[in-house]
Amino acid sequence: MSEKKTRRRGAALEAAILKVAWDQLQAQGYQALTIEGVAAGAATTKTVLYRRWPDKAHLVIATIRKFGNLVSYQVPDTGTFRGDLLDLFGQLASVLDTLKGETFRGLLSDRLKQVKFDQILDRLNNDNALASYVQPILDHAAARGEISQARWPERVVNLPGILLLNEIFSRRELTLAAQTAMVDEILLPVFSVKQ
Amino acid sequence: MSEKKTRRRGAALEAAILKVAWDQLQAQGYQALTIEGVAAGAATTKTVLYRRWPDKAHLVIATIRKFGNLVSYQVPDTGTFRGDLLDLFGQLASVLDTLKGETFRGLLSDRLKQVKFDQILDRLNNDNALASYVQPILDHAAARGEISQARWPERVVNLPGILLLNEIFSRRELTLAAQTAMVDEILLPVFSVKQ
DNA sequence: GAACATAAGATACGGCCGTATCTAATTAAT
DNA sequence: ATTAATTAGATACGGCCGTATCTTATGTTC
Repeated sequence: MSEKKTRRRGAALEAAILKVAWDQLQAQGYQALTIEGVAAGAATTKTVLYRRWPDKAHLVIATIRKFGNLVSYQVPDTGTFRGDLLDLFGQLASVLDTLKGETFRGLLSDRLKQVKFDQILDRLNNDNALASYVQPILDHAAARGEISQARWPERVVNLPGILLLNEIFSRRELTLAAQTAMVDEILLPVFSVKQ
Repeated sequence: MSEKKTRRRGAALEAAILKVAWDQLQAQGYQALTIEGVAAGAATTKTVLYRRWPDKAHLVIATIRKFGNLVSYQVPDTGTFRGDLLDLFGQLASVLDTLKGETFRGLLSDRLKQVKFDQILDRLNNDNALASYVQPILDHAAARGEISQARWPERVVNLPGILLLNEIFSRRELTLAAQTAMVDEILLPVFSVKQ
């Protein structure tokens, strides 16, 4: 048996760590994943991890960014406002399927602890991610005349995201029935769309 | 100086612990409060605390139940649906003022971690607490003819609670402007109330 | 290729968690 | 009153966190 002599550095080391983190995330879920466990799995030490990520939440975010299929959002264009909203939720549901529901909840729970002075920052970063998905849909609907205007208050634009979060928390999944209910019972009325 | 010889038991001991927990919660906030710290402050050991509460979240809940003014909800009766909704949010805001915003967020964050099989249970307990506040308001509004019916889908009835949570998380507080916006921009449209 | 800078890796620390085990005090039962 | 059942209190453990310190390997630079 040969002793390892090469010492990984930089990007190569980081990639190896993230791979282990992703595997453990899939195998054990968010709660059970520990910094020390990932370090051990990657045959390094937690010192190395703490040099890169401040805590578990950030490590997992980096892992998901690398291995999750999160970046493939396509602006829906079904021809109707309702169809576009359903398509938006459908795409989000398929993303969440690649993660386990527990991962998303655990991650968000961890992050909630830290929202203090980064509130505004957090608001701008996270929420606008989803708001930026919603805005084009509103633009199209307004152009078609389905809704009265394209610009809506921040809370209204963020509403799909809020409903989504609630769904994940309380039900752990995002069923088709739930998607339809959210669109028909809440979103369409808020935008004053007659059904 | 006299050594303490009496050993507190049962309710007396529990009351002493909760008092210390409440003081530390006010002084340090949720994050900084620790089981060991409360035990030390109450001149006992964490074994005693763990016999009573499974974790920090439950200890704090018990503390708030005892010292917070949470139980004084009065069903609003302002004469209008809009007025009742605003009154509901107003009452909630005053409750949250007795807690620090951080306490509520920290507590909820901790609880989110544990929602697994107790999801349904959790749903019934927590959400229905707020839904039970909302339902009388809907009954009154329907009786006055302001809304078309008193029975609405679960998601709709829970919507005020969801909006409230989002407000606490993203803004740390519940301003009057936010309350008005939630009512006028979201809730009234959802219930199809013309403005 | 020698000297320097950088980053990995090893180790140890104090803090808190949650559990287990043992003792000693208090209360209740006979 | 003596005995039995509870429950408080003390102590110790392994686990993980996040930080600090030190050594050692790998580069980069001249």
